[in-house]
Amino acid sequence: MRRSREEAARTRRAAVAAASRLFRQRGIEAVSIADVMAEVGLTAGGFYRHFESKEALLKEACADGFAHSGLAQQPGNSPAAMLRHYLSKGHRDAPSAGCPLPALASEMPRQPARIRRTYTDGVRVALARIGEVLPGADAPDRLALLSSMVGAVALARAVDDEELSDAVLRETSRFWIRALAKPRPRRRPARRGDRRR
Amino acid sequence: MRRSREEAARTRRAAVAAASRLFRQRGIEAVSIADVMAEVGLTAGGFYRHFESKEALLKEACADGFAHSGLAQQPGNSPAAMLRHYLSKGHRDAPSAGCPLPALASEMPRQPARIRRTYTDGVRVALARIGEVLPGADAPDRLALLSSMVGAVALARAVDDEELSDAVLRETSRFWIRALAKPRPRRRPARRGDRRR
DNA sequence: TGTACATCAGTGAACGCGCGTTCACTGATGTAC
DNA sequence: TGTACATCAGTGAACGCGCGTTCACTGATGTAC
Repeated sequence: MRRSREEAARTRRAAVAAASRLFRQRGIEAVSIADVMAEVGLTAGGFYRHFESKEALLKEACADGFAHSGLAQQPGNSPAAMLRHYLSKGHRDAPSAGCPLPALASEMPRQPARIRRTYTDGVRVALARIGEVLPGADAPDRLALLSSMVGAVALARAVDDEELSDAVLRETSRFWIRALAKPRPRRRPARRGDRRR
Repeated sequence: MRRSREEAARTRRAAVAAASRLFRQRGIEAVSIADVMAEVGLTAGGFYRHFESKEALLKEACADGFAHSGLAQQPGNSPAAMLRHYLSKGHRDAPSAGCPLPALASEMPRQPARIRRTYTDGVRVALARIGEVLPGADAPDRLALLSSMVGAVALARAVDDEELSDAVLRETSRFWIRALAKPRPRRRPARRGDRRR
């Protein structure tokens, strides 16, 4: 039953990818190792040839989610395009391929330290990506925008009423497109050199 | 071992309150019936004298959370006070006494229909409360504001870095206090009668 | 290049555990007279 | 008001189940010669 090295490496990568999808779709606590291995076409016993524990898999799966989905992979460079994509019905309806931030937020406070650290790194990556798309926005505004995007997707998914869910996405998107289009007043008399531009 | 009617009613109320707290603190899936009953000082077996199932308890606990915490119980009537309270470190650090919206958001998509309906009602109550505090804001802006508040609290709790967590709360609050203070332009030429005022 | 052996990816049964739920039982409370 | 009986809130053991993890085993792959 031994497999070649490449096959084994493929198994490992497939398990991480499957876990990453399943965790976002069903939540961390609701996904079993047997579920993940079944997705790869194997039985649960073989799991421990590749990972030390479920927690070790989760850490990799979480990092993988941030690397391959969410804001880091956002296409386009305009703020409006970013908002429309992130706050789309497609993103809402496909959590397993979407940003891990809204999918895992509520569960994070109860996760072990290294999982939370991975998530926190994901927040920083998202803020950096917002900074690239919106070079005019200062750090505080990026935080407010990210909170809004994450909250809107989480609420839109949570809610049972499709009309309300659609409205949350649509109106959050509209609010920010207008807010970012308007010239923003300086928050207070700049002291040691205003931000560039 | 039989208890008086008042005692039994007190047990039931205490179980709902304990479940409401525990669900927000640890998440729905991670709270067992034995945990809830232990909180009340009883054993798990007696649970079924009061509730049909764990799901029935959850529904009541969820409704109780919305009735007794969160935006519905927000003190004060100024937008700034509401934001400062909701986006405070105290609220972030005491999820068991706080708003159920950020605490349960990520888990809701996987809950049974009547639980999601209860949560959706909670969203509507929150929007109505925002409407009371901000009679000038139209429905779309209320949705954007609620998304932002929920997202900020969820992210602030999820993140492992206290400085970043504090910044999420502080800057989201500042952003909205400023945004709501500014006169807002009409979204487009009003057609069949603009909104009141 | 060919053979002999060691390695190890994956299997499937087993483990101890905690879960939601059921149930026979207990004994104080509530009710009928 | 007092007695006899029915009710039922709570107990604690038991159930079947799925979980994470372990382990003896299999047999193709990798390696040493």
